[in-house]
Amino acid sequence: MIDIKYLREKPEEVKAKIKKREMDLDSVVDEILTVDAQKREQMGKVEAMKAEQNSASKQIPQIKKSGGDASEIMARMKELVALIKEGDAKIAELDEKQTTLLLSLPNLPDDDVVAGGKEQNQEVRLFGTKPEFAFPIKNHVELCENLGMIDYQRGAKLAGAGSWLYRGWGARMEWALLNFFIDEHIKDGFEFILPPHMLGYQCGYVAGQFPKFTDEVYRIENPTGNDMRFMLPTAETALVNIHRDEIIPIEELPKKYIAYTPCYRREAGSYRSEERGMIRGHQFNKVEMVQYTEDDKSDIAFEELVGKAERLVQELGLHYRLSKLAAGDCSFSMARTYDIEVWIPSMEIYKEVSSASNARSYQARRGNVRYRGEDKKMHFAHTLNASGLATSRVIPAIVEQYQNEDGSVTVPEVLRPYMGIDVIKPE
RNA sequence: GGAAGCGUAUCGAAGUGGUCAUAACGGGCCUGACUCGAAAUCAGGUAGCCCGCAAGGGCUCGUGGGUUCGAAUCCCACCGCUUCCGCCA
Repeated sequence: MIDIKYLREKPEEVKAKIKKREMDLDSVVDEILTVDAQKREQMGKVEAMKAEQNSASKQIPQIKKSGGDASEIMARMKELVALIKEGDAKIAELDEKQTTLLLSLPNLPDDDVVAGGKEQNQEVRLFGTKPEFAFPIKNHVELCENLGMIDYQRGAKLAGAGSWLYRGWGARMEWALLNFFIDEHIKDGFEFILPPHMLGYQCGYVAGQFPKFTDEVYRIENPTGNDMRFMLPTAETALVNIHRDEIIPIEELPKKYIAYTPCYRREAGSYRSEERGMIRGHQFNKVEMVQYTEDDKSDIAFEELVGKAERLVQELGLHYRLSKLAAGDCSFSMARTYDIEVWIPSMEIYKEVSSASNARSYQARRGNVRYRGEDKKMHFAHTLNASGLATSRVIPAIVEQYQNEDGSVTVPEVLRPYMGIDVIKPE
């Protein structure tokens, strides 16, 4: 949620920033301003009546105590009650309208984020080089099936298209990656969290998934109640809600969390056919990092998160590209996003394994996460998140980049202590 | 799943229909005094949000409704927590 005060003061700036995302929401901004003015006018009227009501209500017991007749003032009170009720209803209606409109606005991109869509993304740096192979390469689906690492057929049997089974060395590698990531993060002083996977509506609201992107998550309906839960699409949704409605003591900032969870996504309408194997599925494992920071220190945290995610990919020895996303390609809730994209040889394409973003105060406003600053005033915290990392994209990259002519896959050095083997060979 | 109880500031807790909700009382924390310093003691201070240029005003006793001129207080629903019983990884 963007700051209504900022929108009120600089509506043209808000409009221009949203345009960088290739969205034209001028009419929404204008409507917010209209509703805002109406609401404030109405509030002025109603609050004056409430003031009268309050003072009258104090007079009644005094009059009664001194034996006087309070019937006249009580009649006026009755009148006021009706008027106030009516006025309050109007305010509530305007407020709801305004909130709905405000929620439909995306976060404003940072000034240095370029305008435009995906095609305007900028490469920040490359790590390593594209591996060269002196033999015809296999894609990760073929490699994983041959090595008995992934069972796509039975995954689909169990849960439909977009689901797979890790087995044998596949399961071992998956587990090794997760442990490797978690160990690295713990070394860096992040607190390890295992959150619930079924979350309440409010979590999705704060993270920015709801009300706009309700279709992208799996909802859980309780047959005997009307409470809605949903399967988290990323651990960020949980982590960003830990301090909802809290005032975090400033000395505890920055808060650094990591969580491991599977991520559950409907991927409705995705072009699955182009993305074979485990590139896009309904469930994938990810270790997620989240930081809460003071509002003038989130840039430092952002650099830290990007650096950490990069380091993991580097330690795995994978060729990747770091991209700074253009405004239109940043997530709805984010002011800036950098993607780490790993090279998938068979697709000849870089695929995202980590996305690091700074939401600034956008999520904290929705979740009312604050701290008292050095200036003794209340500030909204900043929230940032980065994957560290998503394994379902890492395994294809590993097996493809580390494949050998005989169909075996060399295990990246950092994973060997976790797996206890150097090369995964066909049976 | 059954039964009972509870939800008031930073914490504990009083208030059970009005005229002490910034809110009794106690603890914590901050400032000052005393002290070489500390402890103890004493004095003072310790919400957030919204409207308004300001003066000032409004809102918040878990949440939402209702009764009433007036609700922390009475009624209803919901949410959360605790305890006991049952079931259980």
